Amino acid sequence: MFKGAAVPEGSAADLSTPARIRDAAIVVFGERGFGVGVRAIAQAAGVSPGLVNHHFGSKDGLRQACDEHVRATIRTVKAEHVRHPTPDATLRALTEIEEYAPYIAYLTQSFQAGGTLMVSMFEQMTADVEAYLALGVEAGTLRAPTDPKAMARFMAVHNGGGFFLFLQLSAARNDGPVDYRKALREYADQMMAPAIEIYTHGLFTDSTMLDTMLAEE
Amino acid sequence: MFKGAAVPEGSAADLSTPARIRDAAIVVFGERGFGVGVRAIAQAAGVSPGLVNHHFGSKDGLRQACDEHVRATIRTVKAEHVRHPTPDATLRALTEIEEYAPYIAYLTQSFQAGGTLMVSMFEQMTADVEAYLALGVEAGTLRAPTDPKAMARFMAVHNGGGFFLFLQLSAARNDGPVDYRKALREYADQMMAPAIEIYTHGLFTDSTMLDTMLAEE
DNA sequence: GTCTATATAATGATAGAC
DNA sequence: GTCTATCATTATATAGAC
Repeated sequence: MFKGAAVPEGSAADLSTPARIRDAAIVVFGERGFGVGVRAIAQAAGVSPGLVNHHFGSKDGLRQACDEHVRATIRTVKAEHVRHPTPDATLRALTEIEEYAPYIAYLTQSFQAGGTLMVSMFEQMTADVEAYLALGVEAGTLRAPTDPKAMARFMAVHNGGGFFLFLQLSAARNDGPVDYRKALREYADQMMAPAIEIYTHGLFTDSTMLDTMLAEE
Repeated sequence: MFKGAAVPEGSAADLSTPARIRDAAIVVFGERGFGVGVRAIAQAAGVSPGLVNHHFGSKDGLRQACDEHVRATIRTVKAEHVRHPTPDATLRALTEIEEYAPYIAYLTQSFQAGGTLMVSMFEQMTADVEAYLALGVEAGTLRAPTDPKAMARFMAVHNGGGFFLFLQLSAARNDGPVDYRKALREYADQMMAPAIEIYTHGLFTDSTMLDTMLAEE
C-alpha cells in the first residue's frame, strides 16, 4: 500500500531496480558527497554504471529522485512519529530511528551543498517552530514572542544551523563516516543545558537592550 | 586580459605571482567552491594552468596556502579592528570591510566543505565568546552562566552555524554570487530583534525546565 | 532490462621549450 | 619564471549487443 515510503534496509530484494539504485545513491551521496561518481553508486547498487543513467537519464536526474524521496520520507517520519511539535522533533526522530540514518547523512550533505532540498527543509523547520511556539503560548508554557514569525525564523536558523555545524565539526574531527545517533547524543549532552539556561532566563541582566530596541520602532 | 573574477584591490600590481595566484584562488574558490578546476583559477590570475602547480605543487597545496592566508588575514582583522569582544565581532568586521568580502566567501565555502579551517575558525569563535561572556559578567551586564565553557560552545555553534546557514540560504535563493554586506544587513535586520528578546527574557514562562535539569545533577 | 564498450569532455599533474 | 603541449585519469553520457 505505502510502497513509496518503504525503508531501504532489509528490503533490497523487494524493491524495483530503480528504487534500489536510488536508495544506494542516497547512502553513497550521504557518505561521500555529491561529487562522487556514478560508478561508485552503480557498484553500491550492484548494477552496471550504464543502467543508472538508463533509469534516471543523468546524474542530476538521479539526485533529483534522491531529493524527492528524502523529502517524502521526512514527510512520512513526521506524520508517523512526531506527535508533539518541537523545534527539532522531525530531525530527532530521523536520527534516532536507525534505518533512517542514511537520510540524515544525505540531508547533511544537502545542507553543505546547498540546493532546493536545503531550502524546503528549512522552510518546513520554520513552520514547525512556528506551530511549536503557538502551542506553547496557548498552553502558557511559552512567553508570546513580539513577532512569532521572526522568532520562528530565528530559532530555525540557529537551531538548524547549529545542529548541522555540530555534525560537520564531528565529521571533521574524526575522519570516517559519522555515527549520527552518537553525534545527536553528544549534541544533546553538550547543548541542552546551555539552551535551557538561555531559554529560561536569557543572558542579559537587565532589559535595556530590549527596551532600546522596542523604543526605536 | 582575464576579467573573470576581481582580485582584491591593488594586489595585481604589487604582489608576487604566487601571491596573485593565491588571491585569485581565494576569490574563485569562494565564488564557485573547491570543486573548481585549476584552469579557472589560472585564468582568473592571468597565468597559465601549469604555473599554478609549479608554484604550489598541487591543487591541494594551493588550497592549503589559501587556508593559511585566510587564517592570517582573520588574525590581522581581529587585531586591528576588533576592540570589544562580541560573539560575532570578527565576522562582522570581515563582512563590513569591502575588500575582505572574498575572505567571507572563502570561509563560507570552507564551512560547507568542512576541514581544518572550519575547525580552527570555530575554536577561535568559541574562545571569543568565552572572553565576551567573562567581560560581560565582570561588568555586570551578563548573568554568570552555570558552565561558561559549555555556554560559549553553545553560542559559538548556534550563532556561527546560524550565520552560515543564513548565508547558504541567501546563496540558494538568488542564484549568482552573494553580496555579503547585503546578506549581513539582512541577517541583522531579521535576527537581531528575536535574539535580543531571547537573550533578555528567555522564552519559557517559568523555570521548571531549568530546575529539573539542575536537580538531576 | 541489463550489460559491455565507447564517445566525449574535463580533470590534476608533468615535461620540456624559451 | 613562465609558457605550451601533453600525459594519464576520471567523469558523464550514450550506443549497441544480448
